[in-house]
Amino acid sequence: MEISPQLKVMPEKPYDHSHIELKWHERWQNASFYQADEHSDKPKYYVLEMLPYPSGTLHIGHIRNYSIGDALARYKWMRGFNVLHPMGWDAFGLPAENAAIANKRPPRDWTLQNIAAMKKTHRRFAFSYDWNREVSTCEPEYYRWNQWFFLKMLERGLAYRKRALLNWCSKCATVLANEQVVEGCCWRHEDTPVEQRALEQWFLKITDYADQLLDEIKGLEGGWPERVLTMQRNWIGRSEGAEIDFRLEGAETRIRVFTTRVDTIYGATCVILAPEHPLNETLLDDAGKARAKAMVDSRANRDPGDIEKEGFFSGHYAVNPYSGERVPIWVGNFVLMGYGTGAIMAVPAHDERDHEFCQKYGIHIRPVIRPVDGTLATDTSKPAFTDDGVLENSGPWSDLGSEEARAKMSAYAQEKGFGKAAITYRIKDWGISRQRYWGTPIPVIHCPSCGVVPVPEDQLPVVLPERIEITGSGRSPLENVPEFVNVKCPHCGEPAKRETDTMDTFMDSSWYFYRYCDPHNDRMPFDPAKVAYWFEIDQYIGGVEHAILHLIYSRFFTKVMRDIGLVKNSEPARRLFTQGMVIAEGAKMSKSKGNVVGADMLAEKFGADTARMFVLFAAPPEKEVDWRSEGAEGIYRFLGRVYRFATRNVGQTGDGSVTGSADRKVLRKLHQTVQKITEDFETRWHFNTCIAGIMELMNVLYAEEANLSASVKPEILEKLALLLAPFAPYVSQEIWEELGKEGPVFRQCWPSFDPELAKEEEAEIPVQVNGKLRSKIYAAFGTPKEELERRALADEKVRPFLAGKQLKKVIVIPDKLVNLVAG
RNA sequence: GGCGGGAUGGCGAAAUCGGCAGACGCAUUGGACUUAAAAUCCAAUGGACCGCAAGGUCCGUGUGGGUUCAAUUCCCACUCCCGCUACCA
Repeated sequence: MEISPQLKVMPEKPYDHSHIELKWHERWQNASFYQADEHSDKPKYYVLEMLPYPSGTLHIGHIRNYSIGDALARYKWMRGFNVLHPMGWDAFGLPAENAAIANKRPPRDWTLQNIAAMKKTHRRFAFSYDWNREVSTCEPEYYRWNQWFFLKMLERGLAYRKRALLNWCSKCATVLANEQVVEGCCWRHEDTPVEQRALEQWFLKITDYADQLLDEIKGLEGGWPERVLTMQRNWIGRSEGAEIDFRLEGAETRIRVFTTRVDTIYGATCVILAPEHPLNETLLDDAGKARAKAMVDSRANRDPGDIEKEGFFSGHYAVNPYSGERVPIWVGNFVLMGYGTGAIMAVPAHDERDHEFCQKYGIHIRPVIRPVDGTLATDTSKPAFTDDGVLENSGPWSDLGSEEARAKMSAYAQEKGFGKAAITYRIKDWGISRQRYWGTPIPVIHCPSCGVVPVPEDQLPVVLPERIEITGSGRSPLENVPEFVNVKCPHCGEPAKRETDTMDTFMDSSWYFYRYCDPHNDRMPFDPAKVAYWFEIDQYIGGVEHAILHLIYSRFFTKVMRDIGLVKNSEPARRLFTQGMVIAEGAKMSKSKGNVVGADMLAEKFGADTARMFVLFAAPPEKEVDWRSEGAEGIYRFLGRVYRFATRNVGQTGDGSVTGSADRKVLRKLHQTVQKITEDFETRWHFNTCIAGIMELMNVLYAEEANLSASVKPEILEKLALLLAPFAPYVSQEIWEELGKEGPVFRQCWPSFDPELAKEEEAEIPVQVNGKLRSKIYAAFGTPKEELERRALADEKVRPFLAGKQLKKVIVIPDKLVNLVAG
């Protein structure tokens, strides 16, 4: 019996994710579809996800990050871009060292094993990385360039050594950068208060770039999330004001204060020093010194809002250089040594904190600023007036406006030599020395006669010795490695000692994305021409937790590299996307809670396609997502629906001729879906609604399946596979093969849509009476207003609502809506 | 305290330019298939009320006000939640 091709029915296949994913995993093992090429004539696109720390396992949070990036990378490939999509490992760092102490295993072994395990998971998820460009920061081929950058900065005076009070975490047994201190505690040990220790350390002069880092934020607006930019602005914390010297009464000593309100200085009724202020050594008696020390200690690890302002009179007086007035010098716990000059002038009438302090201790409160449209305050028990205004009781400056007074008064201070206009920043130089083993050795040598001598460039890398004892004792373990420490001075040839501290690992991640452009270069960190081709990064994707640390350091590095002449760009990434966190069943994922959702488990249970698609479907990518396995089952069911539909409808041949209303309906939905997803990729990345769109398309296909002509099926299935390719590479590839097509599906052209076919045949026009929906009319697009109005008024569902009322107004928005206003 | 983001069904969410609130999915319920279950397919599903039913009415996007023919969307005030930051002079 002959079967007409129209009726040919293929047996559907069940969706077996493990079979499909294993099959393609094996076939793709040695494939090289994802190689980027600097010589391509296609437009370039550099998409980058933040590189992970090799902790050993990928979890659902990583999967989210990479699924967003991978969807974009695949889409851009399909749109004909030459895509660079690399991956690497932020492989130095403390966990490896701690694991080494716990398990008696060298950090390198532990790290490499973790990398291997995570890379396996990466491949299982089929993320489209160019693994030929893999970078691992713990390899000498990489970190020698950290050392090289350090030497370049040393040459330019951007790296320097000084003794300073530094943040010390006793659990990490190392110094921390200011950026690594979170609410007075270590960023990795949130229960461990940071101590202050005086140590000789290496610093990078990020403050030299503070203004640039601030100013160039403007150029990132629109491309970076506003809140990241705000956080960076606040972190840099630029503040314009003046530095003014108060003379210590009866001495030549000057006490320098920083103020943003020099216009209020005639209201300064005392000077307050930070408890750590160096002058306290000479000013205070032993009892005073003890009180100051107690203040410092009691301040540690406390919420500043909870600490009551305290202070005591030092017994000394200072002289206001403008008024000549003699004011008492106090020591106050709310004055910070780390900001400004560590000393303030207190103007209680015009500053809330000063007011609180002076009120408490009965220090005179003297108003000197009146509101522009008011009079000078007389009731000094009232809260401080902190706005700008007009000066009074301020000698020759009286009656000036605050702003004008500030300019003139700081100029006067400069002229008279007791001060100047000054800008302070909250951001501090970046302390990079770490007293730990598993990091990049700092390439300098300490010579008894020549001092600090840089290791000559041709002797790089300074290789980190392997197989040594890790102590975690608070001193670098390298100190106990004589063959590392004992060297000859490169200058004089006499015995000298090598620096044993290692670099903060944020150095490693500050420039890794440049290395991807030229990962095997052994003469330079990278070929500037290659970087010029790929940079700036077109899209950087990562967690918002790096908004200040990594992202400000990398901006700094880029500017230094630009000044060295290595790169032309001044910012690393044109666009930044920060994805939301993944939480598990309502709680933040953490090892201690034991609710970490591991990527391998997901791949096992649901398949990589389902796991990827679910994290994209559950919410828009910038929002937090709650992982729930019932939700993932929904995606699994959906992929099964797609796969079964495809397998039972393949093998149809047809000329694409459209014969029935079902054909038209399905094609319309298909083209609408292509249009929607295309627009979304180009603008706002709401992959959740993209996937919902494909689901809607599937629902229409199921509803109309029996009425579809064979001739339209090939186009439908082909576009369906292509639409799924950025989200679910395995299933889409399997369908592609079922269709008898060759090659990787994600190297095909992105499907096109026909706006004409996507258009609805008729407009569905709601008819409202007084703003409430009462009926709907259907009319061809472009039906004139009068016609729509006439039909709306004649509508029998509408008429009862108009009965007995006067029609006052008719609003007609063609193709959209009719609203009849009656009363 | 400061800055930023948010609040929509039982749940995750959608509504892109002021124009049908709740797309899509989860969960739930009912039906089909099955000896049965699972799987699958179909359908219903914001709330209150009216109706035997078809169907209909009213309410509804954190709270209170405003602008508008029309507000989840714009404006004002407030409440709560989340994130970051914090005696920054």
